[in-house]
Amino acid sequence: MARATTASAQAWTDAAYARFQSGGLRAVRVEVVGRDLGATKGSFYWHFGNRQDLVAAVMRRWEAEQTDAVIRAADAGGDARGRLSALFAAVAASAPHRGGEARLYVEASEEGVGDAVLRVSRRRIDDLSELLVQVGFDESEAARRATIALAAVIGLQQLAVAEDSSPGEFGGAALTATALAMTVSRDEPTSRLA
Amino acid sequence: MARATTASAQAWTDAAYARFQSGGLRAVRVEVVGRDLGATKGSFYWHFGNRQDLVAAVMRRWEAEQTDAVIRAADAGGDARGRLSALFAAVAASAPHRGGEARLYVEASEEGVGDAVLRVSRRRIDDLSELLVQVGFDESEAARRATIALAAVIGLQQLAVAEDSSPGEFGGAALTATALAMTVSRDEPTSRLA
DNA sequence: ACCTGAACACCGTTCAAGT
DNA sequence: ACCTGAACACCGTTCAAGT
Repeated sequence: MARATTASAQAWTDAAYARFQSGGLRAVRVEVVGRDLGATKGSFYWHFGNRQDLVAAVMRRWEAEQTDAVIRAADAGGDARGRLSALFAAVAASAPHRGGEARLYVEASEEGVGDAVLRVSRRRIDDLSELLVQVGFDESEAARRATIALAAVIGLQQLAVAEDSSPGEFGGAALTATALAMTVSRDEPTSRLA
Repeated sequence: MARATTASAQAWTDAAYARFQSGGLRAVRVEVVGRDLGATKGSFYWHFGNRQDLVAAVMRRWEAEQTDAVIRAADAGGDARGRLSALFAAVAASAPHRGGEARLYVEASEEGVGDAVLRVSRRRIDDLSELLVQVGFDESEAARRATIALAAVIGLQQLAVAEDSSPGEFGGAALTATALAMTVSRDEPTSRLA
Protein backbone atom coordinates (compact mmCIF):
# COMPACT_ATOMS: atom_id res chain seq x y z
CA MET A 1 0.00 0.00 0.00
CA ALA A 2 2.18 2.83 1.25
CA ARG A 3 4.74 2.42 -1.48
CA ALA A 4 7.09 5.07 -0.18
CA THR A 5 7.19 3.51 3.26
CA THR A 6 7.88 0.10 1.85
CA ALA A 7 10.57 1.42 -0.43
CA SER A 8 12.33 3.24 2.34
CA ALA A 9 12.22 0.41 4.84
CA GLN A 10 13.40 -1.73 1.95
CA ALA A 11 16.30 0.63 1.35
CA TRP A 12 17.32 0.31 5.00
CA THR A 13 17.11 -3.46 4.78
CA ASP A 14 19.08 -3.53 1.52
CA ALA A 15 21.88 -1.44 2.92
CA ALA A 16 21.87 -3.40 6.17
CA TYR A 17 22.08 -6.66 4.25
CA ALA A 18 25.10 -5.40 2.37
CA ARG A 19 26.79 -4.58 5.67
CA PHE A 20 25.83 -8.00 7.02
CA GLN A 21 27.35 -9.80 4.08
CA SER A 22 30.68 -8.12 4.46
CA GLY A 23 30.94 -7.88 8.21
CA GLY A 24 28.36 -10.08 9.92
CA LEU A 25 25.43 -9.05 12.05
CA ARG A 26 27.59 -6.87 14.21
CA ALA A 27 28.36 -4.67 11.24
CA VAL A 28 24.68 -3.86 11.02
CA ARG A 29 24.72 -0.58 12.93
CA VAL A 30 22.05 2.03 12.56
CA GLU A 31 24.41 4.96 12.20
CA VAL A 32 26.69 3.28 9.69
CA VAL A 33 23.87 1.98 7.52
CA GLY A 34 22.26 5.40 7.70
CA ARG A 35 25.49 6.91 6.46
CA ASP A 36 25.51 4.44 3.55
CA LEU A 37 22.01 5.62 2.80
CA GLY A 38 22.51 9.31 3.37
CA ALA A 39 19.74 9.25 5.95
CA THR A 40 19.56 10.16 9.60
CA LYS A 41 18.75 7.96 12.53
CA GLY A 42 15.39 9.66 12.85
CA SER A 43 14.46 8.17 9.51
CA PHE A 44 15.42 4.74 10.73
CA TYR A 45 13.33 4.97 13.86
CA TRP A 46 10.36 5.95 11.78
CA HIS A 47 10.51 2.70 9.82
CA PHE A 48 11.81 0.37 12.53
CA GLY A 49 11.22 0.03 16.20
CA ASN A 50 14.86 -0.50 16.99
CA ARG A 51 18.08 -2.06 15.76
CA GLN A 52 16.88 -5.57 16.52
CA ASP A 53 14.05 -5.17 14.03
CA LEU A 54 16.59 -4.35 11.36
CA VAL A 55 18.69 -7.35 12.30
CA ALA A 56 15.56 -9.50 12.17
CA ALA A 57 14.78 -8.18 8.68
CA VAL A 58 18.31 -9.05 7.58
CA MET A 59 17.92 -12.56 8.93
CA ARG A 60 14.55 -13.00 7.24
CA ARG A 61 16.20 -12.11 3.96
CA TRP A 62 19.13 -14.40 4.66
CA GLU A 63 16.86 -17.31 5.49
CA ALA A 64 14.81 -16.72 2.35
CA GLU A 65 17.92 -16.57 0.23
CA GLN A 66 19.15 -19.82 1.72
CA THR A 67 17.57 -21.50 -1.26
CA ASP A 68 20.20 -24.06 -0.42
CA ALA A 69 22.47 -23.52 -3.34
CA VAL A 70 24.87 -25.99 -1.80
CA ILE A 71 22.26 -28.69 -1.44
CA ARG A 72 21.08 -28.07 -4.99
CA ALA A 73 24.62 -28.44 -6.20
CA ALA A 74 24.40 -31.98 -4.91
CA ASP A 75 21.18 -32.56 -6.85
CA ALA A 76 23.11 -32.42 -10.10
CA GLY A 77 22.50 -36.09 -10.66
CA GLY A 78 23.90 -39.51 -10.03
CA ASP A 79 23.12 -41.91 -7.25
CA ALA A 80 22.99 -41.11 -3.55
CA ARG A 81 26.69 -41.85 -3.07
CA GLY A 82 27.67 -39.52 -5.88
CA ARG A 83 25.37 -36.82 -4.56
CA LEU A 84 26.87 -37.21 -1.11
CA SER A 85 30.39 -36.65 -2.30
CA ALA A 86 29.23 -33.77 -4.52
CA LEU A 87 27.54 -32.23 -1.49
CA PHE A 88 30.64 -32.44 0.69
CA ALA A 89 32.79 -31.05 -2.10
CA ALA A 90 30.38 -28.17 -2.66
CA VAL A 91 30.37 -27.28 1.03
CA ALA A 92 34.14 -27.34 1.13
CA ALA A 93 34.34 -25.17 -1.97
CA SER A 94 31.96 -22.57 -0.56
CA ALA A 95 33.81 -22.45 2.73
CA PRO A 96 35.58 -19.12 2.14
CA HIS A 97 32.49 -17.23 3.25
CA ARG A 98 34.85 -15.21 5.39
CA GLY A 99 32.53 -12.40 6.40
CA GLY A 100 29.31 -14.22 6.93
CA GLU A 101 28.18 -17.55 8.11
CA ALA A 102 30.98 -18.64 10.40
CA ARG A 103 30.16 -15.95 12.90
CA LEU A 104 26.45 -16.29 12.42
CA TYR A 105 25.63 -18.94 14.98
CA VAL A 106 26.96 -17.01 17.92
CA GLU A 107 25.98 -13.61 16.63
CA ALA A 108 22.45 -14.66 15.77
CA SER A 109 21.82 -16.00 19.25
CA GLU A 110 23.31 -12.91 20.79
CA GLU A 111 21.09 -10.71 18.67
CA GLY A 112 18.04 -12.78 19.53
CA VAL A 113 17.53 -14.23 16.06
CA GLY A 114 18.97 -17.68 16.60
CA ASP A 115 15.78 -19.32 15.41
CA ALA A 116 16.37 -18.44 11.77
CA VAL A 117 19.79 -20.04 11.83
CA LEU A 118 18.33 -23.09 13.53
CA ARG A 119 15.65 -23.55 10.90
CA VAL A 120 18.20 -23.42 8.13
CA SER A 121 20.39 -25.88 10.03
CA ARG A 122 17.53 -28.33 10.49
CA ARG A 123 16.70 -28.11 6.83
CA ARG A 124 20.29 -28.95 5.93
CA ILE A 125 20.33 -31.83 8.36
CA ASP A 126 17.11 -33.16 6.83
CA ASP A 127 18.50 -32.98 3.31
CA LEU A 128 21.71 -34.73 4.23
CA SER A 129 19.84 -37.24 6.33
CA GLU A 130 17.73 -38.22 3.36
CA LEU A 131 20.80 -39.04 1.33
CA LEU A 132 22.17 -41.13 4.16
CA VAL A 133 18.96 -43.11 4.34
CA GLN A 134 19.38 -43.83 0.65
CA VAL A 135 22.79 -45.36 1.24
CA GLY A 136 21.35 -47.65 3.88
CA PHE A 137 21.22 -45.99 7.28
CA ASP A 138 18.01 -46.13 9.21
CA GLU A 139 16.22 -42.86 9.83
CA SER A 140 17.47 -42.09 13.31
CA GLU A 141 21.07 -43.09 12.66
CA ALA A 142 20.99 -41.00 9.48
CA ALA A 143 19.65 -38.02 11.41
CA ARG A 144 22.36 -38.32 14.03
CA ARG A 145 25.11 -38.65 11.44
CA ALA A 146 23.79 -35.70 9.48
CA THR A 147 23.75 -33.62 12.65
CA ILE A 148 27.34 -34.50 13.45
CA ALA A 149 28.41 -33.78 9.88
CA LEU A 150 26.79 -30.34 9.92
CA ALA A 151 28.33 -29.68 13.31
CA ALA A 152 31.72 -30.59 11.89
CA VAL A 153 31.26 -28.11 9.05
CA ILE A 154 30.30 -25.39 11.49
CA GLY A 155 33.19 -26.24 13.76
CA LEU A 156 35.69 -26.15 10.91
CA GLN A 157 34.40 -22.70 10.06
CA GLN A 158 34.97 -21.64 13.65
CA LEU A 159 38.49 -22.99 13.63
CA ALA A 160 39.18 -21.26 10.34
CA VAL A 161 37.88 -17.98 11.75
CA ALA A 162 40.12 -18.35 14.80
CA GLU A 163 42.99 -19.22 12.49
CA ASP A 164 42.32 -16.06 10.55
CA SER A 165 44.45 -16.92 7.55
CA SER A 166 42.63 -17.77 4.35
CA PRO A 167 43.46 -21.29 3.12
CA GLY A 168 44.68 -22.71 6.38
CA GLU A 169 44.94 -26.11 7.97
CA PHE A 170 41.18 -26.38 8.49
CA GLY A 171 39.99 -26.04 4.95
CA GLY A 172 41.73 -28.65 2.86
CA ALA A 173 40.20 -31.19 0.52
CA ALA A 174 41.72 -34.01 2.56
CA LEU A 175 39.64 -33.00 5.55
CA THR A 176 36.51 -32.94 3.41
CA ALA A 177 37.24 -36.45 2.17
CA THR A 178 37.79 -37.62 5.72
CA ALA A 179 34.55 -36.05 6.89
CA LEU A 180 32.66 -37.78 4.12
CA ALA A 181 34.31 -41.10 4.92
CA MET A 182 33.45 -40.72 8.60
CA THR A 183 29.87 -39.88 7.77
CA VAL A 184 29.16 -42.84 5.51
CA SER A 185 31.28 -45.60 7.02
CA ARG A 186 30.19 -47.98 9.75
CA ASP A 187 32.18 -51.08 10.39
CA GLU A 188 31.85 -50.68 14.13
CA PRO A 189 28.51 -51.71 15.55
CA THR A 190 27.49 -48.55 17.39
CA SER A 191 26.21 -50.63 20.30
CA ARG A 192 29.59 -52.09 21.05
CA LEU A 193 31.19 -48.70 21.65
CA ALA A 194 28.65 -46.90 23.79
CA MET B 1 58.78 -6.19 42.57
CA ALA B 2 56.08 -3.54 42.73
CA ARG B 3 53.76 -5.66 44.78
CA ALA B 4 50.93 -3.13 44.83
CA THR B 5 50.97 -2.80 41.07
CA THR B 6 50.87 -6.52 40.57
CA ALA B 7 48.10 -6.96 43.07
CA SER B 8 45.93 -4.33 41.52
CA ALA B 9 46.39 -5.49 37.95
CA GLN B 10 45.68 -8.91 39.36
CA ALA B 11 42.47 -7.65 40.89
CA TRP B 12 41.36 -6.29 37.51
CA THR B 13 42.20 -9.59 35.84
CA ASP B 14 40.39 -11.58 38.54
CA ALA B 15 37.23 -9.54 38.20
CA ALA B 16 37.45 -9.61 34.42
CA TYR B 17 37.84 -13.38 34.47
CA ALA B 18 34.72 -13.72 36.56
CA ARG B 19 32.81 -11.65 34.02
CA PHE B 20 34.27 -13.75 31.21
CA GLN B 21 33.18 -16.99 32.81
CA SER B 22 29.60 -15.90 33.15
CA GLY B 23 29.16 -13.87 30.00
CA GLY B 24 31.99 -14.49 27.56
CA LEU B 25 34.65 -12.10 26.35
CA ARG B 26 32.08 -9.51 25.45
CA ALA B 27 31.07 -9.23 29.06
CA VAL B 28 34.59 -8.06 29.85
CA ARG B 29 33.92 -4.31 29.80
CA VAL B 30 36.13 -1.84 31.55
CA GLU B 31 33.35 0.11 33.19
CA VAL B 32 31.47 -2.94 34.42
CA VAL B 33 34.55 -4.67 35.81
CA GLY B 34 35.53 -1.39 37.41
CA ARG B 35 32.13 -1.25 39.08
CA ASP B 36 32.65 -4.80 40.38
CA LEU B 37 35.92 -3.60 41.79
CA GLY B 38 34.82 -0.23 43.09
CA ALA B 39 37.47 1.42 40.96
CA THR B 40 37.36 4.04 38.27
CA LYS B 41 38.41 3.72 34.65
CA GLY B 42 41.40 5.89 35.39
CA SER B 43 42.72 3.13 37.61
CA PHE B 44 42.28 0.63 34.82
CA TYR B 45 44.19 2.71 32.33
CA TRP B 46 47.02 3.00 34.76
CA HIS B 47 47.49 -0.77 34.86
CA PHE B 48 46.51 -1.64 31.29
CA GLY B 49 47.02 0.00 27.95
CA ASN B 50 43.48 -0.66 26.82
CA ARG B 51 40.59 -3.11 26.97
CA GLN B 52 42.33 -5.55 24.63
CA ASP B 53 45.15 -5.97 27.12
CA LEU B 54 42.61 -7.00 29.72
CA VAL B 55 41.00 -9.44 27.30
CA ALA B 56 44.43 -10.84 26.51
CA ALA B 57 45.12 -11.32 30.22
CA VAL B 58 41.84 -13.17 30.58
CA MET B 59 42.73 -15.43 27.68
CA ARG B 60 46.18 -16.13 29.08
CA ARG B 61 44.54 -17.25 32.30
CA TRP B 62 42.00 -19.34 30.42
CA GLU B 63 44.67 -21.04 28.38
CA ALA B 64 46.73 -21.77 31.47
CA GLU B 65 43.72 -23.22 33.25
CA GLN B 66 43.01 -25.44 30.29
CA THR B 67 44.83 -28.17 32.14
CA ASP B 68 42.65 -30.32 29.97
CA ALA B 69 40.44 -31.72 32.65
CA VAL B 70 38.47 -33.42 29.93
CA ILE B 71 41.51 -35.11 28.44
CA ARG B 72 42.69 -36.18 31.87
CA ALA B 73 39.30 -37.69 32.52
CA ALA B 74 40.07 -39.98 29.62
CA ASP B 75 43.40 -40.93 31.17
CA ALA B 76 41.64 -42.76 33.96
CA GLY B 77 42.90 -46.04 32.62
CA GLY B 78 42.02 -48.86 30.31
CA ASP B 79 43.05 -49.39 26.75
CA ALA B 80 42.90 -46.81 23.96
CA ARG B 81 39.38 -47.82 23.01
CA GLY B 82 38.11 -47.40 26.53
CA ARG B 83 39.88 -44.07 26.87
CA LEU B 84 38.33 -42.90 23.62
CA SER B 85 34.82 -43.59 24.76
CA ALA B 86 35.58 -42.07 28.16
CA LEU B 87 36.89 -38.97 26.41
CA PHE B 88 33.78 -38.56 24.28
CA ALA B 89 31.53 -39.12 27.27
CA ALA B 90 33.46 -36.57 29.31
CA VAL B 91 33.19 -33.97 26.56
CA ALA B 92 29.47 -34.57 26.27
CA ALA B 93 29.03 -34.29 30.02
CA SER B 94 30.91 -31.00 30.22
CA ALA B 95 28.96 -29.51 27.33
CA PRO B 96 26.69 -27.29 29.41
CA HIS B 97 29.40 -24.65 29.59
CA ARG B 98 26.68 -22.23 28.64
CA GLY B 99 28.44 -18.94 29.28
CA GLY B 100 31.87 -19.68 28.06
CA GLU B 101 33.49 -21.74 25.44
CA ALA B 102 30.80 -21.99 22.78
CA ARG B 103 31.08 -18.31 21.99
CA LEU B 104 34.80 -18.27 22.41
CA TYR B 105 35.94 -19.13 18.91
CA VAL B 106 34.17 -16.24 17.27
CA GLU B 107 34.65 -13.81 20.11
CA ALA B 108 38.32 -14.57 20.48
CA SER B 109 39.04 -13.88 16.84
CA GLU B 110 37.00 -10.70 16.97
CA GLU B 111 38.92 -9.54 20.00
CA GLY B 112 42.22 -10.38 18.37
CA VAL B 113 43.10 -13.27 20.69
CA GLY B 114 42.21 -16.17 18.43
CA ASP B 115 45.68 -17.66 18.80
CA ALA B 116 45.09 -18.81 22.37
CA VAL B 117 41.98 -20.68 21.37
CA LEU B 118 43.85 -22.19 18.44
CA ARG B 119 46.68 -23.47 20.60
CA VAL B 120 44.24 -25.18 22.95
CA SER B 121 42.42 -26.64 19.96
CA ARG B 122 45.60 -28.05 18.48
CA ARG B 123 46.54 -29.56 21.78
CA ARG B 124 43.18 -31.30 21.97
CA ILE B 125 43.52 -32.52 18.41
CA ASP B 126 46.95 -33.91 19.22
CA ASP B 127 45.70 -35.76 22.29
CA LEU B 128 42.79 -37.31 20.47
CA SER B 129 44.95 -38.06 17.49
CA GLU B 130 47.32 -40.05 19.64
CA LEU B 131 44.50 -42.26 20.85
CA LEU B 132 43.38 -42.82 17.29
CA VAL B 133 46.87 -43.90 16.31
CA GLN B 134 46.72 -46.44 19.12
CA VAL B 135 43.57 -47.98 17.66
CA GLY B 136 45.25 -48.39 14.30
CA PHE B 137 44.98 -45.24 12.23
CA ASP B 138 48.09 -43.88 10.63
CA GLU B 139 49.30 -40.49 11.81
CA SER B 140 47.81 -38.30 9.12
CA GLU B 141 44.46 -40.06 9.02
CA ALA B 142 44.30 -39.85 12.81
CA ALA B 143 45.06 -36.13 12.71
CA ARG B 144 42.33 -35.51 10.18
CA ARG B 145 39.78 -37.52 12.11
CA ALA B 146 40.69 -35.81 15.35
CA THR B 147 40.25 -32.45 13.65
CA ILE B 148 36.82 -33.37 12.35
CA ALA B 149 35.81 -34.72 15.75
CA LEU B 150 36.85 -31.53 17.51
CA ALA B 151 35.07 -29.50 14.85
CA ALA B 152 31.93 -31.54 15.47
CA VAL B 153 32.12 -30.79 19.18
CA ILE B 154 32.53 -27.09 18.48
CA GLY B 155 29.71 -27.16 15.94
CA LEU B 156 27.36 -28.89 18.35
CA GLN B 157 28.12 -26.18 20.87
CA GLN B 158 27.23 -23.56 18.28
CA LEU B 159 23.96 -25.29 17.49
CA ALA B 160 23.16 -25.57 21.17
CA VAL B 161 23.85 -21.87 21.64
CA ALA B 162 21.57 -21.00 18.74
CA GLU B 163 18.98 -23.35 20.19
CA ASP B 164 19.25 -21.53 23.48
CA SER B 165 17.40 -24.12 25.53
CA SER B 166 19.48 -26.17 27.93
CA PRO B 167 19.26 -29.92 27.21
CA GLY B 168 18.17 -29.67 23.61
CA GLU B 169 18.36 -31.83 20.55
CA PHE B 170 22.08 -31.20 20.11
CA GLY B 171 23.38 -32.50 23.39
CA GLY B 172 22.14 -36.04 23.81
CA ALA B 173 24.19 -39.14 24.61
CA ALA B 174 23.02 -40.74 21.36
CA LEU B 175 24.79 -38.04 19.38
CA THR B 176 27.95 -38.57 21.39
CA ALA B 177 27.88 -42.29 20.66
CA THR B 178 27.35 -41.58 16.99
CA ALA B 179 30.23 -39.13 16.91
CA LEU B 180 32.50 -41.68 18.51
CA ALA B 181 31.40 -44.37 16.08
CA MET B 182 32.01 -42.06 13.13
CA THR B 183 35.43 -41.17 14.45
CA VAL B 184 36.72 -44.70 14.93
CA SER B 185 35.03 -46.60 12.11
CA ARG B 186 36.39 -47.03 8.62
CA ASP B 187 34.93 -49.53 6.24
CA GLU B 188 35.21 -47.16 3.29
CA PRO B 189 38.74 -46.09 2.36
CA THR B 190 41.39 -48.02 4.29
CA SER B 191 39.40 -51.17 4.69
CA ARG B 192 41.94 -53.55 6.21
CA LEU B 193 41.97 -54.43 9.84
CA ALA B 194 45.14 -55.84 11.29
C1' DA C 1 53.18 5.39 42.13
C1' DC C 2 48.42 5.15 41.89
C1' DC C 3 44.04 7.05 41.34
C1' DT C 4 40.00 10.51 40.55
C1' DG C 5 36.94 13.16 37.70
C1' DA C 6 35.91 15.43 33.81
C1' DA C 7 36.07 15.38 29.04
C1' DC C 8 35.48 13.41 24.28
C1' DA C 9 33.98 10.08 20.57
C1' DC C 10 30.83 6.53 19.22
C1' DC C 11 26.35 4.55 18.75
C1' DG C 12 21.48 3.22 20.15
C1' DT C 13 17.33 5.56 21.32
C1' DT C 14 13.89 9.37 22.01
C1' DC C 15 11.43 13.28 20.73
C1' DA C 16 10.04 17.95 19.59
C1' DA C 17 9.89 20.21 15.54
C1' DG C 18 9.76 20.77 10.67
C1' DT C 19 7.80 19.75 5.70
C1' DA D 1 3.49 10.60 6.39
C1' DC D 2 8.22 11.07 6.63
C1' DC D 3 12.30 13.14 8.19
C1' DT D 4 15.77 16.38 10.70
C1' DG D 5 18.54 17.73 14.58
C1' DA D 6 19.39 17.93 19.11
C1' DA D 7 19.47 15.51 23.24
C1' DC D 8 20.61 11.59 26.41
C1' DA D 9 22.74 7.11 28.03
C1' DC D 10 26.48 3.92 27.57
C1' DC D 11 31.24 2.70 27.20
C1' DG D 12 36.19 3.03 25.57
C1' DT D 13 39.88 6.27 25.93
C1' DT D 14 42.61 10.41 27.36
C1' DC D 15 44.46 13.50 30.52
C1' DA D 16 45.12 17.16 33.90
C1' DA D 17 45.02 17.13 38.56
C1' DG D 18 45.19 15.22 43.07
C1' DT D 19 47.43 12.16 46.99
